[in-house]
Amino acid sequence: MPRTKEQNQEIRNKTRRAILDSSLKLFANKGFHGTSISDIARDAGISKGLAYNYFESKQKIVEAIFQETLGTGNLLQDKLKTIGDPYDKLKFLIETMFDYIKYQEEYWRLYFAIALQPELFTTSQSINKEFEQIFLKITEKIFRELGVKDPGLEARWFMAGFDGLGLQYFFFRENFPFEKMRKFYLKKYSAGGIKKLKT
Amino acid sequence: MPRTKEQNQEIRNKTRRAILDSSLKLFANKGFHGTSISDIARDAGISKGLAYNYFESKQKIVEAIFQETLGTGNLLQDKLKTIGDPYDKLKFLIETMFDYIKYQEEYWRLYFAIALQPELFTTSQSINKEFEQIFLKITEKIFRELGVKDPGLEARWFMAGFDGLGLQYFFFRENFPFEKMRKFYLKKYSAGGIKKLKT
Amino acid sequence: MPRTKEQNQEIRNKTRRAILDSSLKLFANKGFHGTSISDIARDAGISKGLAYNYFESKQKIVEAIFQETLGTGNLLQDKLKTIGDPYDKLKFLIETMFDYIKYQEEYWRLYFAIALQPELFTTSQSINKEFEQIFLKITEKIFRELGVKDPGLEARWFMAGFDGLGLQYFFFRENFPFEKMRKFYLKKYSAGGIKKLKT
Amino acid sequence: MPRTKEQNQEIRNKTRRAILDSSLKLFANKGFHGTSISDIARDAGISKGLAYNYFESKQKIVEAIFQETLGTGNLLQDKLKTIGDPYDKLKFLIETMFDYIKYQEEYWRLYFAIALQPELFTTSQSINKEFEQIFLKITEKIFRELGVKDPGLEARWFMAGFDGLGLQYFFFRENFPFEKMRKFYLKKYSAGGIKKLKT
DNA sequence: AATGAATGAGTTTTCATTCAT
DNA sequence: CATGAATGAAAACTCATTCAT
Repeated sequence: MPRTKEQNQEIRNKTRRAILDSSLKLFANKGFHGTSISDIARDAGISKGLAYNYFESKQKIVEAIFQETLGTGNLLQDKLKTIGDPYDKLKFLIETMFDYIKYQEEYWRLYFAIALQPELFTTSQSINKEFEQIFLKITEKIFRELGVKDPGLEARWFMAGFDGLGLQYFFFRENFPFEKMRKFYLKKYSAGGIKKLKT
Repeated sequence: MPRTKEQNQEIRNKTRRAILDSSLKLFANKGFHGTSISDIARDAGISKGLAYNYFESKQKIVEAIFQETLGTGNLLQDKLKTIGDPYDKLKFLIETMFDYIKYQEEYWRLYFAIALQPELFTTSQSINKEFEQIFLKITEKIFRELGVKDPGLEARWFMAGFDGLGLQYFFFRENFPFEKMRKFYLKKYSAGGIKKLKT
Repeated sequence: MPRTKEQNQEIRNKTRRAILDSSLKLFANKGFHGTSISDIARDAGISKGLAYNYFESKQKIVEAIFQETLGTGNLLQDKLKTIGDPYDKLKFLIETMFDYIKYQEEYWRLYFAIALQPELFTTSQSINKEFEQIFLKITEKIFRELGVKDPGLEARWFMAGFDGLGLQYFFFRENFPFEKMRKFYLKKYSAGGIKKLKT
Repeated sequence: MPRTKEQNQEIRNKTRRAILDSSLKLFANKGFHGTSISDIARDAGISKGLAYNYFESKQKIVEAIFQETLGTGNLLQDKLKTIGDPYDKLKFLIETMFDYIKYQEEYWRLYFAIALQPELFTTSQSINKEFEQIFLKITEKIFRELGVKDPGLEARWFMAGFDGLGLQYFFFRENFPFEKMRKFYLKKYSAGGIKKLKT
């Protein structure tokens, strides 16, 4: 008797997950071209051939990884909408970003490594650009609500800080004062900090 | 009639330069592994074999590119030492960084792309890390001189801003308000802006 | 309630037939090596695994296809024996061959494609060769009966005509004057035409 | 000192020739898909990689082989134009075709094997079809000149004979009365034979 | 100093076949 | 009888590097 549809689906989900997880880890550490399908298969504990049963090419794996971002982005936006106070919105964004840097580091690194090489992965490029743009808009709107002087530029700076600090974190690891920096950031964009941005 | 020593040296310099320039451009746009020696040779207008006359491997080319950074870094430090006023020092750093982002964009991108992939180019990694550290130290010292409250964290934030804005510039290009941002940054770290960082 | 023996047998026959039909079609159009078991299974509407329940290898499928030829050949010979008049025999052969070209085109093409590649399918090769030989003999005998001058050579020419016209038909399709050619052939080998072959 | 342009060209010509010759032989005997680049490289006495220095894919090799046909076809046409007498033209065609079958057998077989599998090699398909058409036209014109009754159908039959006899030759080899058949064909289309085709 | 033909190891990809269910 | 996930060997193809000239 063949396996039931459900059994097969569960197997497929599990294996797909394993491939994506291994790929993310390896791509982030060794680069896309520096990672072979063999590497991925070995890490995921499957045969080389099976990887092609799930993704038609290495390229498609990276695209699938970025597709998942979109979901995360949407969740984030939904959550933001439930927050009324703009200061709380900023607080939420900062906490989320710092957590993201810390716990989704590999994804974060892959994201930038890909973003920096414009001739590769045009599909992923546009997903990323869109993602970036959405959060810029959201932040700009918050700053405008708060009466900040240059909401557009401040929003860019706000976002830039995350990216730059993320990079420093990857560079310096345990030598990077992560939690201090988080508090520093929270303070900069607390009510007291925002006041300084109004003139 | 054989060439003179000088002629030969000039040819060697020119060819070496051509290889490095082509490599930087291609590495930045397509990635290290995504760029072949054939690509480089074609772009530099030489034969594949000749590239090996100048660099013993592809790896060595990327290392040579990063070696040049160190020179740039030293020049920058020397220049900074000639500036007495700490506000002028900050101004100089900001102008230099914004110019760097704009005119050395490919180098900048390659730098980050490599930095993000820790398993590649350990040599380059350490060059980069050292470079980053030096400028953190310099900036921290300036902030301390100026009586800023958290000089270490502020220095990190100051540097992070450049990195993050550089990334945004690569993402958005002509849609990024480059000169406005430069002025914004200059103002943030002018005497008036610094005052806000003291409490 | 399990299926009865008869039901099972019917299912087996149907599935076997589906596999053979799909295989013939695909082999004829894309070649043996150009057709995968997946292709066949998809076309036959079954799973890959099931194909192996019916044929122990891809190779065996092609052999089964050619085995069926032998049956057809035997039927044809039996039919021929019931015809007394040699002119009618020729007429019957011509009609049969033209019909075959038209209605069994895929088989015809596979037959030749295989025949042309001597290092493949030695089993099938010998089936085919035998088949060819039998009909050459039959035709030669008819021509001899009719008093044709070079019965052996004429028989070869007679057979060659079918093969060559078959090829032209595959090349030119709707631009090939199929029915005119059939009449032309019938006339050439009618009593009037045969008379010309006697001197 | 690098090799001169001429030296390189000669090397390239020689290696290219070796690849094409080996490919033709192997494709004809084992089929296109049944022949690997390794097979070809081994037979041609070169490395696998070098084959790709000459042809960008296996597909392109087969196309190059058929491209050469066009040259042969043109030569043949030129030669035909220098012959005035239509009987001599037919004689020349017959001799050429029989020689071709005998001495270019591998090419001949590859030609048909490919022709029979319409989903492969559309480029080659059209080259072949064009080739076939040209010779049909030429032959039809000759028959018309000679006052033959159905010049179009006779031309097709004339051509079909070659193809069919070619196939028989490959099937039966030494058991095929090659030279007798050639004489038979020459006689059929000599002045005496043609007379029979006029009514 | 310079060329580009040649190599071979490594990579991506395919697919006949097996096997757990 | 039937499924399709999984394997592994082999194929197509790439590319850093070498080497004869």
